Amino acid sequence: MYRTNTCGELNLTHAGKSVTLCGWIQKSRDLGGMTFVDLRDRYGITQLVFNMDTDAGLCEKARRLGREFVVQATGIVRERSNKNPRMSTGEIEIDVKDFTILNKSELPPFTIEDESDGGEELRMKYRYLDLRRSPVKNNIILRHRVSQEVRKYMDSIGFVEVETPILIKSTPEGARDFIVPSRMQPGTFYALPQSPQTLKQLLMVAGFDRYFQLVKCFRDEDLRADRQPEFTQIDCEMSFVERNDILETFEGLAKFLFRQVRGIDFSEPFKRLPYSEAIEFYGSDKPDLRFGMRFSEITDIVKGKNFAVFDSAEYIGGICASGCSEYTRKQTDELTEFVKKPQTGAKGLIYVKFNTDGSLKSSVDKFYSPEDLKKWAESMNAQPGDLLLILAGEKKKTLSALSELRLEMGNRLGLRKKDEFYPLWVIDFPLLEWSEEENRYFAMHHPFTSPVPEDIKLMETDPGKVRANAYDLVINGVEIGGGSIRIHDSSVQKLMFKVLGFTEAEAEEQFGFLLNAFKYGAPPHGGIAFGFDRWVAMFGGQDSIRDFMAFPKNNSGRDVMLDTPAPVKQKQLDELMIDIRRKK
RNA sequence: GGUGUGGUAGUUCAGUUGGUUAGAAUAUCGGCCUGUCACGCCGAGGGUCGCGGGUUCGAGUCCCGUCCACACCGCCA
Repeated sequence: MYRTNTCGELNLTHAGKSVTLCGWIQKSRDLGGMTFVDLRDRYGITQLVFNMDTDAGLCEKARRLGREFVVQATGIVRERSNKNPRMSTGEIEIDVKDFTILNKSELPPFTIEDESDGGEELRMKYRYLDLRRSPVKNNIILRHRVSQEVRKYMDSIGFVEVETPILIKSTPEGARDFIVPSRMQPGTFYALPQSPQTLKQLLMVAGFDRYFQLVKCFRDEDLRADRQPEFTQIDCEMSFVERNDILETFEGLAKFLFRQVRGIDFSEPFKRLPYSEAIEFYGSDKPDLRFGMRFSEITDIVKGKNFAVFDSAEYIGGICASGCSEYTRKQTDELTEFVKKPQTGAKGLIYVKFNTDGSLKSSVDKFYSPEDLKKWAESMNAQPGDLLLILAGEKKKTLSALSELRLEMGNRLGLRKKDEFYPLWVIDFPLLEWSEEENRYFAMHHPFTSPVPEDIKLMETDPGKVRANAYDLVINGVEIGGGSIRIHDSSVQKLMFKVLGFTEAEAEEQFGFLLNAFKYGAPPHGGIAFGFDRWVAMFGGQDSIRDFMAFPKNNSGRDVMLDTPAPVKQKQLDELMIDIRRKK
């Protein structure tokens, strides 16, 4: 037996007991006459003591222990004379009688401490060392906790976890697929699932009326802090349900997870915000509602005063930043610069300071009288002491720029608090999205999303207006999950393919397996999928999902630890009958 | 594909207008130290300034190119 206890569990109740611990050397402090060594494992840190008076030979040996050596130490648990209240094991120490070096270690390239001196790239290259650090280790354990709670809850309400294949078929719509060449049928390819969408619908046809799966999904698109090429979904589907059944079921899951993982109870039902209102008032289909600053449109009341920017604008609107009327020139300049960044995309920023004495000062005083500005302030519900920030231009672009500005102000004013959560459902998404590039409609969600029944009649006359029976779960401005009621009526599905510009033959070729299955008694069904990594990162209070995955990839999709993607042997290519075009 | 920021000691960073031998902290190594826990004190070693080219008497610093990392836009049904 290697050990009797872990490095995180001993306390005063164990005093006098003989124990054997195993772990890594965190750090040692050599005081001359005595040496303290911190021994670390997954569970914590326990202090080992060596004394020259007691056993000079052992103490000398302990002095030569280097960082991250793996050690097995036997000794007596003893109450400390100097206790350390910051450690859970701070009341005791081990008076070591003997120890063995199980393995030596080279000096690690960065310090294995909570506040490491290592940069991100280095930590990723030596991820197995990074994972020894508490912050990262705890994230991985949090992830485990959440996945266990998900399974517990889903099982408790009768969902069956079914594994679906990873080698499936490429589909043209949606994200770019990762593809895998077939050796047995050279020239043909599998695709890795972007999501098990069609497979879970087939499970509904099969009668598994409540399915879920914690499943890896793959998308070959550019990465972000919250986007990895392979990620995990909580994928769910139900039969004989309407939208409300789905929202209530998974609101239940969300509330359960918040309670179990974060100890937060949501007694009220989640807000349900139509997509059109989300865009109109927050400029985003995933608004962060931890704070207000709803948009006010003032297009109608500001025109006709010879201010060309406003007179020519399709939309003029703004937000009211409470208590910011004292902003300096420097601060308003910073905001102007912010909105003019190409990523934000506004041409400029107009501001009105509603001073605490009731006077108004704006960046467009040349064109507008104090009475005019007063009208704006009233229409935007401003109080003395507030700052109005106004953007103008083409409606779609302006709303999106205003959304960026709103989030920026939320950050500046500290309104986006880590420990606060505002979950909401965004509902009634448009079914279709017009693509300028390809000059046709695309399914906003996917081609199996059901339209809202009363909008079906618009499918052929005004497709852009058709609302989808789709919904997203949004928390703190992050899209945590999304789903829809699916089409199970073949005439509606045919209509959908027609609007998307698929011929019957194309639909048959790409989705024949699904359409065929639907001939054999497809139940009404719908579902949802959650971004598991994002949800865990949110519970952990971080924006980036990388530190909630054991071995994530970097910005360019590279695993710097495995050093991959990498070339393969010519023999492997030959077997697959693949020729690599040489880059010039 | 695009925009921005960065790349200097093992590591995290500073480096002024282009000018002497490129610094700090931390880590490491050596010495001292019997209650430390960010131990303390004394000392030492440690540099392809991402890479290539150019300007210049002289380049970490300026210019061009290139690679890499991070954040964002496009993209991500």
